[in-house]
Amino acid sequence: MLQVYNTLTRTKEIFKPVKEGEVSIYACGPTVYNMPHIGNYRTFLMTDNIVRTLEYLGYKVKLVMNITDIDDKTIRDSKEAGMSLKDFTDKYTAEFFKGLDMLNIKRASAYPRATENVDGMIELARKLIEKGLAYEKGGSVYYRISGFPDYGKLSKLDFDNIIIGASVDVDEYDKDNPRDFALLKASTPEEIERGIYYESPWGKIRPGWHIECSVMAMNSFGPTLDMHIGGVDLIFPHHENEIAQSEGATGKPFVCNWVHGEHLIVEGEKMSKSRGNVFTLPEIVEKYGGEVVRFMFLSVHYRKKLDYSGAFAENAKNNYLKLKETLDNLEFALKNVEDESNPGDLETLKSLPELEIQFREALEDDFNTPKAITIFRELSRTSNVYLETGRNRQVLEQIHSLYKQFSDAFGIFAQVGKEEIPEEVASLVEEREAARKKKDWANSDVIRENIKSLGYIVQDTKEGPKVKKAEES
RNA sequence: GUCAGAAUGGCAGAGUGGUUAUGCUUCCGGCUGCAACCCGGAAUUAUGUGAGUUCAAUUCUCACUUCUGACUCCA
Repeated sequence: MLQVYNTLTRTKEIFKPVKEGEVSIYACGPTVYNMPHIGNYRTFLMTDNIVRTLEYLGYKVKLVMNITDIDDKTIRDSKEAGMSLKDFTDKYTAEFFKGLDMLNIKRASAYPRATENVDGMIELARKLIEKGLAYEKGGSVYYRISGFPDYGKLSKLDFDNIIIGASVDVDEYDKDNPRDFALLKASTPEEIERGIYYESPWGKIRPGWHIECSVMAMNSFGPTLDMHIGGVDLIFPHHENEIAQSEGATGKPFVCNWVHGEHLIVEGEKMSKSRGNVFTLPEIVEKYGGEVVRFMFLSVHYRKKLDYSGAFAENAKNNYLKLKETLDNLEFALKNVEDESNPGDLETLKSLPELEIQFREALEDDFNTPKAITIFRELSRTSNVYLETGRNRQVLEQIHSLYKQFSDAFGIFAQVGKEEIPEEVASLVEEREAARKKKDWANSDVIRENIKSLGYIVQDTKEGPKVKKAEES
């Protein structure tokens, strides 16, 4: 039984989609104005893990992730870069997708853009004005918070006691209440000059930030969706405002389950430009490999802070390699096994269903990937112990099949067993085998070094030499 | 300042009102021609501090300390 922590209630709840067997998920995607950093990708990866887990549990999942391609920052920075808004955001949208591929993140069902949904936003704004929940002032449309009594239910903020941000935008000067937020912003002369504006009943406008998500989520799924995912920093104001917009307009619950991922910090500190500790994904993927980064992120529960550091990454890498080695060894054994059966071997099979259950239960416990990894390790050890002695094909196949099942659920080891050994290396290995047969250890060791210098490692096993690509470290 | 979350060995990280898992790291042993891989064993002052509830607290409660975050763009 799947249980998921819901920010709305601050408890784990039994997960039940509106439509049996199908799950609708909306996730807040990137604002495409610069290279996303590894913290952004932690959240995207968490979303991917949730999708994969739900699929592993048998649900049909539809994920929609928006791309914010018009807002203050994209407008500002595209100008600075001397590019049109579209060229500028296209560039960083491409970077965003490249990063997803680096981490083997599955594509969502759709990636709607804010700029493609302005009509819907105007429509929603009109509806909210009709209901008295929004008003026009100075060509902008604002949401009237006082008209929505539930405001604050997600963030649980006490609005009487918190300090209103010191920096109040000039264009917010006109609002009825300083906490009211913009749905649509009146275009500035500069924006109009650059062609960044949309016609509306209130004149030329461009979208505010929060309204796009309400529109795209409801366009995709109707008034109520099962799950909405984002980083913890979005709880307020972004998601609070989404609730106000959506539920204000429809009168129906917007999201059943709010899921928020904790932040990634670096050596105990927030990643920030001023501290100079911002890492982009390509930087660390180049260093450790995409799957290691993926594994590293999955080794910490999504609701816990992940404290990134070099030592942490190395640790994750060792853990990852250990699990990978087992799969390598399993596949090697499978290739070389003879079909002789030892009835006693079948004992090992009995432990597999139990591991499968434990693995599933770990994931069902609020997507507890660290716990699931522990079960994965148990399977690894079971497998290694078996490989010490046993070679029953049926047993090997069943272990392998479960191993792949776990790997796929995590989205790792997709390439294991698929790498080609270069001709040159293969012939050296043969040469070395010949030397070993003659017990010419000196020569055999020299050849092993040669192979190593080509970037490959040879291991001697009962079934003969096993060659694999060396991990650079 | 208000609010929220967190604190477990050298590192990472789970669970649990009743000998703290698991992995990495380190050491020893086995396997091996030697390695590598793997297996077995061991180690390390481990549950932030102080109270309370309890027969029993790492787990529940309270306070404190520290960290992180939200309140302003932010995954």
